[in-house]
Formats: sequence, C-alpha cells, structure tokens
Amino acid sequence: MSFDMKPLSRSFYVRYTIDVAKDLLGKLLVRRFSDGSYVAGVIVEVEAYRGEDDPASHAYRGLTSRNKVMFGKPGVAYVYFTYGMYHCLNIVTEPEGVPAAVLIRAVEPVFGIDIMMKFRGAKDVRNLTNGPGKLTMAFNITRELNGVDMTKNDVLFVTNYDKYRDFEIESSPRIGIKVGLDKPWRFYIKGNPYVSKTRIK
DNA sequence: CACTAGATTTTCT
DNA sequence: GAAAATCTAGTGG
Repeated sequence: MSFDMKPLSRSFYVRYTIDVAKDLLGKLLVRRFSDGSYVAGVIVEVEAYRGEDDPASHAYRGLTSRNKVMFGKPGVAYVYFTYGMYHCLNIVTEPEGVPAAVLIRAVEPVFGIDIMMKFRGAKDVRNLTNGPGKLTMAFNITRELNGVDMTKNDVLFVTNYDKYRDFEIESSPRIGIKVGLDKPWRFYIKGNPYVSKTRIK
C-alpha cells in the first residue's frame, strides 16, 4: 500500500467538532470491499454539525431513531438517507453523550478511480466525488454502514496522507440548510478543484 | 453560464 | 402531510 493503513484514533474525534472538521481536511478516506479491492480519496470539504446550539443539526430537537448514533461513540460513521435517493456520510465527534458530527462533503479521488466510475456511471473524474451524495455513491456507502466504527482498520476509515501538507482553509456558511446560516461551519481546501460548486444562499 | 423543476421515500410533526 | 445536511437534466441567455 502506498499509504499508512492505520486509522485515526478515537482521541482524534473526541474534540470540539469545529477543530475535528478542519483537521480532517487533507486526510485520506478509505473504503474497503469484501473482495479486497478498495477506493480512497483526500477529504477536501467538510461541514460541522453540533447539538443544542445548532438549529441546522439533526440532533437539535433531541434524540430520535435516525440521529441516535450522533449521541454515541466518537469515530463512528453516521450515514443517513435523504431526498428520497441520496446518502450522506458523517463522522461522530465529541465525547459520548454529546451529539455532534462532521459531514464529509467532497473528496479528491486517489485510488480505485475505475471502481468509483462504475458505481457513479460518470465519465469525468471532476464530477465523481464533489458532493456529499456523489461521494457516497462512488464509495458505495449506504445505511448498512451506519454505526460502523471508523477507528478500526475495516470497511471504512480515515488515515493520514501526505499529498497536501501546506494548504489554506477557507470557510463559509453550510450548504442546503435554511437555519444556522450565521455559523461559518463549512470548511474546504482553498483552490481545490474537487470542492463542490454548489452556491451558497 | 445561470437558473428552475423534478425525482423519490424516509423521517418527523 | 411536509420537508429534507441533494443531484441531474433541461431551458434560456
């Protein structure tokens, strides 16, 4: 393997969500399949969601069957289904009992690009994983992975990668929400061509 | 390039 | 019953 297969530890995720979100930029998201193949991409865009103080969060109105993993162990995948046809991938943060997570909005494809193309049915690499619904499709991430522990070297995890060492982080309001727009909790690598182009309202 | 409408179904009110 | 942490195809400039 040309990258470190050691997943980020639980302690990485047990911190203030905004800090975890920024620190996830430049890391490698890895998805392994049962036949031994894998796909991976550099995380280039994320959004932070918290609990009580964040009206845009699924956890704002308390625990439900959908959002319960947000209240659980940090480092666990929170995958939900939305708009009747898309999935979104989040990673739970902060201590157990505190609802918070980081939404992975876009990655830059690195390994297994041919596999991603098949899952997406797309031809242009630029359009493969530049959005939360697109990257879950390319990585074949569905609700089956909701609750998966990402601190183990398993089907889904994040690890260090050294493609980008020095980069500038830009921030903006989060995308696709109607409340909580006062919080600049979307973070992305400045100038990276794989950041989603969705405009901010 | 900018903007709009339509898809599709789970989840919560 | 309405809205949803989205995407694509289609129209018009």
